[in-house]
Amino acid sequence: MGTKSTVTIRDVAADVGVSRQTVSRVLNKGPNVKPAVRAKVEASIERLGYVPNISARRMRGSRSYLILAINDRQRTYDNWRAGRGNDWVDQMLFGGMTECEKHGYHMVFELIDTEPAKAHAQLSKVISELRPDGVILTPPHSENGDLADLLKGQGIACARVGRREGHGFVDVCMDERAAGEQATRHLADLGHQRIAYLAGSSEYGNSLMRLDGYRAILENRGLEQREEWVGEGAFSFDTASKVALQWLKSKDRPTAIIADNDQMAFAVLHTVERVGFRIPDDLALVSFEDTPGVRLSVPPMTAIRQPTAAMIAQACEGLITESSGIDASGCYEMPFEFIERDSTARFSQD
Amino acid sequence: MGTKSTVTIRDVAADVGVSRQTVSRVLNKGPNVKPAVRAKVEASIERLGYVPNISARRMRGSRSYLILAINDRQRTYDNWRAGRGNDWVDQMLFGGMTECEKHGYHMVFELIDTEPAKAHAQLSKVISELRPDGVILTPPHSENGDLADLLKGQGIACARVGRREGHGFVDVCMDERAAGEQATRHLADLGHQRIAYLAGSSEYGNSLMRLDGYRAILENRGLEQREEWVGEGAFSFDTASKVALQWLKSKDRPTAIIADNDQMAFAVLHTVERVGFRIPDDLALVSFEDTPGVRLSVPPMTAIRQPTAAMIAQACEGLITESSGIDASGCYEMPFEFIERDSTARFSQD
DNA sequence: TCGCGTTTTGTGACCGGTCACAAGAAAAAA
DNA sequence: TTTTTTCTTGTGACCGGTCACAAAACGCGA
Repeated sequence: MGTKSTVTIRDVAADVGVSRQTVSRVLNKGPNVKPAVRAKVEASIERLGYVPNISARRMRGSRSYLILAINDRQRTYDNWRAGRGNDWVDQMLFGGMTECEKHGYHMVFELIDTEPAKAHAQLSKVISELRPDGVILTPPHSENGDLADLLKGQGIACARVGRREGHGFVDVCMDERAAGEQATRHLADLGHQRIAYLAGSSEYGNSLMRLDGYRAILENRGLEQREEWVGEGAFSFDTASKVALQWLKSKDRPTAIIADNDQMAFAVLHTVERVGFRIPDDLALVSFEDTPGVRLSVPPMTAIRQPTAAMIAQACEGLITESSGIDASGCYEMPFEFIERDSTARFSQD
Repeated sequence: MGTKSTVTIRDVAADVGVSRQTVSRVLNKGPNVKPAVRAKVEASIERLGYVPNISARRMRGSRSYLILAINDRQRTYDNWRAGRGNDWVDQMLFGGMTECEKHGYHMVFELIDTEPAKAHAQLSKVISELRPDGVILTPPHSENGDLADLLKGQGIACARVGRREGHGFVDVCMDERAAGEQATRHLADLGHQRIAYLAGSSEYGNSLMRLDGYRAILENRGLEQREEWVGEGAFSFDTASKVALQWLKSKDRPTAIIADNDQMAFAVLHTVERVGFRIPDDLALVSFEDTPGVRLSVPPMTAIRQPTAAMIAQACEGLITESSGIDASGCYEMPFEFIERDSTARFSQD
């Protein structure tokens, strides 16, 4: 069907014998069009292979059919250089595109700097250039209030991943506390009595919520809580390795460890190997995130799986709804998955 | 600097006391503008915080400042669902955006179906909507000649990742044969005499080139070549596991294995564990790709690292060059890296 | 039948840039 | 000095849609 050149709305209008505006109304599912006319227009669109030009639509019109996905440059760089085993962008692409396609939207990925002043300037520039209907801010930018305000000031809908206020924004998150509980409960159910928690950072809200969940279960089951069994691993391999080594060498060592992210879980894995222990026999291990490497590790790890794709899909849906004039702000809590693999087993006394 | 509303080219023109067209010429670095005028316009742009509206530019103008990155839906889905440990998109984002930013371009990621007819229709639709300056086709779509022709027919520049013809297209690839040689040479240098090659698929050109490299080195070093030491793993975990198991149980078993992708390398890793051998003592292992999981495996794997980010950056550069009217077609071969980690060691006779 | 409200359709202007072409200014040639 | 050429600048139309508003067609009660 080699469409000769570009088919425009005027071609369709001429073909059917109606005005441009009528065709436009059909395209936008406007209300006041006779069913018979609508059908004829739709048939013509189909036959001529007409596709609306997104740029033209945005010129006079208000919608741009574009959603901006903002990623952190540093994190992307790190993933690129050091190979953190993060599949965040993959997840975004899958979750976001699937949703966007349904509504005729497209996703533009942008990288902006972590440093707040730079981030502000870069975001400001890109929204002027592209004028998207909505912007998704991912961590750490979702924590940056200035960026959200900038968008709000420009009348651009904004979704934040990993936040939970939801006042005027589309916030998507998961129930971190429940995830902390789930991981701990799983280990308690397996008979573990000495469960350690390798936290990320005490400045990171989500980290604290998980820790709350962990403590709640210990409390609830009457398990021993020791100050030194909550370590801070700074989300880093090296720091986590040190903490893990200390635990493993102590007498009365923990028989299970929950790691706040995969990076630290791998640190534990390597430390265990170094000390000559085996997982899950000598130590049970649960990780958060469930990025790809986790499933291929030896042994594959039991993990909380963050619903990244679902969160982004939800963010897109919210933004698209907002851009059609309906308020969709609020906090959307997406369900996580708990995936039991081979790094956890029933605790045996021997 | 709360820019009140939208600053347009007319505002700048009025501010400087010059016509729109002159401002436009400055923006596009057109030739015939007096230096003094140019400086004044540039100062005004800076002061007013003017940013050109990409959509408006594309309406009458010819350039869109948009590059489309086409990804395979199935592969993205698989990565999402099964967690293949692929960081392809991450790499694309990093490599592509870095290059695009330099030239004021943006990247739009799209997912299209693997099935050729669907892929054609979907690509056709998206280029009509977005009218990008260039499109990057990634595997498997880079192998689909119809898609490239469709783009060519519409006058849209096209870059293909993993192809090497370069006739009218910007093809980017790496030297697969040299990579195959490198991996094999490394093992030979370590004293291995029985080196097996776990190939992906004999229908995949790049796979064959690596295999050529492997054979060339064996030949060159006078090492034994056995038919059964070249296995076909279909790029899949399960198939590769079977092949690996057979090799490991055979007497005169290979002492080193080269796996055509990470997925299969992991299969070998798991099989070795199952059989009770150890890497690298009982078997040396080299993988291609070097996706993130590989660096965190126990032990971390020696691998050929595909220059994904560099290839995408090169693709972007080529497309942007083309869109400014200069022919940039041809085949660009990007250098790969060889990263020695702990899965390979000197062969010991005992 | 007429009048009035509602639904359906059409018209011209417009969004913010760039293109084609024309006109004015400056430099080179006669 | 005049003419020709080249450089610089400006003007109106235009890209392909949508908005605001006007006009026409329809429905229905009086």
